[in-house]
Amino acid sequence: MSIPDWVLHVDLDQFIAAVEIGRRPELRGRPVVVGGAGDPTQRAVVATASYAAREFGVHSGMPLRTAAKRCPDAVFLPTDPEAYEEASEQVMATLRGFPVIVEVLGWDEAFLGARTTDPERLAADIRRAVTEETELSCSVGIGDNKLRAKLATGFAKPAGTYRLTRDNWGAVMAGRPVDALWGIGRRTTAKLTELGLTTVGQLARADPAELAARFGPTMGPWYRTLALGAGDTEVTATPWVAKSRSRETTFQQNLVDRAEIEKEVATLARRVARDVTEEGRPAARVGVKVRFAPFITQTRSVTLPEPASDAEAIERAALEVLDRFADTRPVRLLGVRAEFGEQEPAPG
DNA sequence: TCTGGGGTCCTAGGACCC
DNA sequence: TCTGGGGTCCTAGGACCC
Repeated sequence: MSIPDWVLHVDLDQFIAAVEIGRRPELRGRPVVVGGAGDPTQRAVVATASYAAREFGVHSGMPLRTAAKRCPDAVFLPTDPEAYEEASEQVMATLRGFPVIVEVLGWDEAFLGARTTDPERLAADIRRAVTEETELSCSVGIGDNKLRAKLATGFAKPAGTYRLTRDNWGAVMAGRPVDALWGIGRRTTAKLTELGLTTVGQLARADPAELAARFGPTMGPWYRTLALGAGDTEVTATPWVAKSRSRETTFQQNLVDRAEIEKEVATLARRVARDVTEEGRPAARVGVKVRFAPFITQTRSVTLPEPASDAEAIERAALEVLDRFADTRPVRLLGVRAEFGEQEPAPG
């Protein structure tokens, strides 16, 4: 008799806020909002709001200015990526202490591939170990694939465990809106609504050909399989390899001076070149992103004559690409991206 | 909701070649 | 030169996620 395979999804509760509260215990229970430079008068958005702040309607992605209006008494803190990176490493190390395969999804998330007859007990052991070793709280979703495990975590939060499999998928999900699915956002929800498809159950019964006609041969049928709860079951510990590296900046005041715009693009290009050099692989393409006021985003890019890692080549390419933007409106954001070429196939 | 920063994947049109 | 059809690369943009 074989032991069943499970996918577990571990997600830290209010991770960034929790790290900040961990080193400032006096903030426990208070509304805490982390984002940007911690100044709610600046152009920046909420990275994470503590649960106390969420009660005021503050959530990730919301402008800090709006968060301050909704919750004037919140404590606003600047983001400290190094602290989150360190806390994340500690959590992942704790997870790797279990007999599971750990696939890191981001700072505060991982899929675990586990072979066990009692996934709830494994989840409880993991939650206890994470809290003991890092003083952070997490939730665990248990599923028979990644999609179900990931969605299960949403029902587990905060500090809980939930199991979502083919056995309860329909009962739990069929009546929910399509944007409850991982991979369907605001835009696709609006388009599905036009087709009369508003719930997961309706999408599951939709005609794949009709979906393909509306969304393309890959995405259309894929949305339907999402609604059926189908998903990837392979969990891999293979380290993630970046396909591109980019840097971008939103300016507190829009830029209008051409020389200043060029200077900023050059600076971003050199930062990207440093990142590319650290990757140890040359960039094959260089792109520039310009967001004009009020919020109009355009991109241009070029394939390099030959792959390059050096700052001179990447800066030169970025400035050449910048020249192709005809618009003269004030500039709100500039970005530079480097894309790596195809990976060399492994020898043998 | 006056809308960050860092990524990934898909689509679609045009160029170019055979 | 009126012109078929397929394959691939390049490029811009859209959508989504954390």
